[in-house]
Amino acid sequence: MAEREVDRSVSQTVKAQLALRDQILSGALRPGERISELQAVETTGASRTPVRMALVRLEEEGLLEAIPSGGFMVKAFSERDISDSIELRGTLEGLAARFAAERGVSARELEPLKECLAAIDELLRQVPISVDAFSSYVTLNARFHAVLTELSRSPPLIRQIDRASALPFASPSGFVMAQSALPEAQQILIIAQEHHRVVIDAIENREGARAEAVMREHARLAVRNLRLALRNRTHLDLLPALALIKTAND
Amino acid sequence: MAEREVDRSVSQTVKAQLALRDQILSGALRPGERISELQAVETTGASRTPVRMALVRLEEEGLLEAIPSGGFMVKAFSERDISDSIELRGTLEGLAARFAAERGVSARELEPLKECLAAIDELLRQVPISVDAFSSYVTLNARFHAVLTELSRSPPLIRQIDRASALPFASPSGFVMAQSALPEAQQILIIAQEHHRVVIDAIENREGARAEAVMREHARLAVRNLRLALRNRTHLDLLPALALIKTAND
DNA sequence: TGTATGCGTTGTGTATACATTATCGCGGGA
DNA sequence: TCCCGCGATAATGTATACACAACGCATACA
Repeated sequence: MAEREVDRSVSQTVKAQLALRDQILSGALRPGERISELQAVETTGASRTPVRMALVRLEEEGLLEAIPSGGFMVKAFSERDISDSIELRGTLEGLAARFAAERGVSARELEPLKECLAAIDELLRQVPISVDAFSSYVTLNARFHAVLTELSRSPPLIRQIDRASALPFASPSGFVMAQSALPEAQQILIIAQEHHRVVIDAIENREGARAEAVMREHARLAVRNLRLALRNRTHLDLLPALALIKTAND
Repeated sequence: MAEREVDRSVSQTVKAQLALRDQILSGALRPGERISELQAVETTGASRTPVRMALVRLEEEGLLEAIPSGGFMVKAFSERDISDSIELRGTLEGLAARFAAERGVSARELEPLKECLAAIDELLRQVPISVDAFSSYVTLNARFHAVLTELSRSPPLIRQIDRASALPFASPSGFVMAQSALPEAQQILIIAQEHHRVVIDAIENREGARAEAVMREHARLAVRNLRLALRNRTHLDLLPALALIKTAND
């Protein structure tokens, strides 16, 4: 090989996958646009084999779509696709919460969840919330959802939730960021926090149905707020995944 | 290349993927066993590149697991994994039924569903059901579920349900076959048919909650019956996916 | 006899060359 | 002027060669 610089700390496949995902989410590649392998090879620095592996993985992730005649294109999503994805995720998380409640969770396992809760409470005490604090909130919120998912102790379900969150707008951080575009953002976050509190309580008391219901309600609220946020597109550039939304909605 | 025979009717990648999946489901490759690329190249007739693509796809499908040090192994499932997968699928189908009911379905779109229903009714009239008829039943039942899924009109949800059904024991045909191992199999199929009838009715009357509830109940029944079937492993060899079950359960 | 080290073999990760197919443009004919 | 067909070009699908890492075995030393 020529003077190609090879970073041996991570596999070329992973490097290419990360680089391509970044290009897609940053909007450098537009929805519907065909992805050229050759071009991807140049921009990622990997050779064709790992690039192809990365493309296959990104297709499975849902960010790319296979073109029947060959190759891949960036997937385009409608507003409906997005709200459905959020509701889908909420439904799966509801199942996770129910599993956690029914199967029982020790106080020790519940601890990380309560820590998240407390940390978020602390953040929300600021009015208005600072940019840094909001960034911490996004991380903490994602962590809360991830821990909750784990508590289901169901590998197939955890796997499926991870897959559902691959679509950036369906991830906890994704829709929090979208909601933050609304003027009443802080109010929304406080309500969300209330949901978090209820789900912990329901799990502690082994009330599966209640735990499930609140998570689904949580997602439905997120859907409503996302719709509102999409109406008045003021600060919506906060959401990087916006690049994936079809310009012409269905 | 040498005298390797190439079948140009389908892509090598797809051919390799099908061949490997077949090997896994038939039990030729045992759960936990490492899959050697070289060996896969020999048995599938494709070369390493398409074999590797197939392996990546099968990993995303959930049939394989990546080994940290490199390569893939056949994934092993516990009984819990299986029942969780079925319940997961039922939850997703419940959401699909609710979407269909809430979003409205024309009489014309409901037609294929009713045809499946009627055809299955016809089959179940036989007592006892013949082997051929049972085989038709499996096909029709899978079709019923697939059509119902489509009626949700939600591409993200449809995609997720497809992914959930990739695990053979979570597919409609998979758990029907498992249930058939029970002595009261025919009785079970009649109850399942009743569920089908109710979900159609609920969709027609736009009762989302009822449509969802019955699909979830449908899956819960399947879980119970699968558990029973796994207890008395009499005719369970009907289920090819059995090869994936861990011998040592957790 | 047990353990550690080194070498060999096997297998995956990567790169690239080759084959084949799709796409686009140009030219000729209706 | 429009449509059909053919050819060139570019991009994908496939095969294979090379590099490196991991595992195992054997041997030597404690």
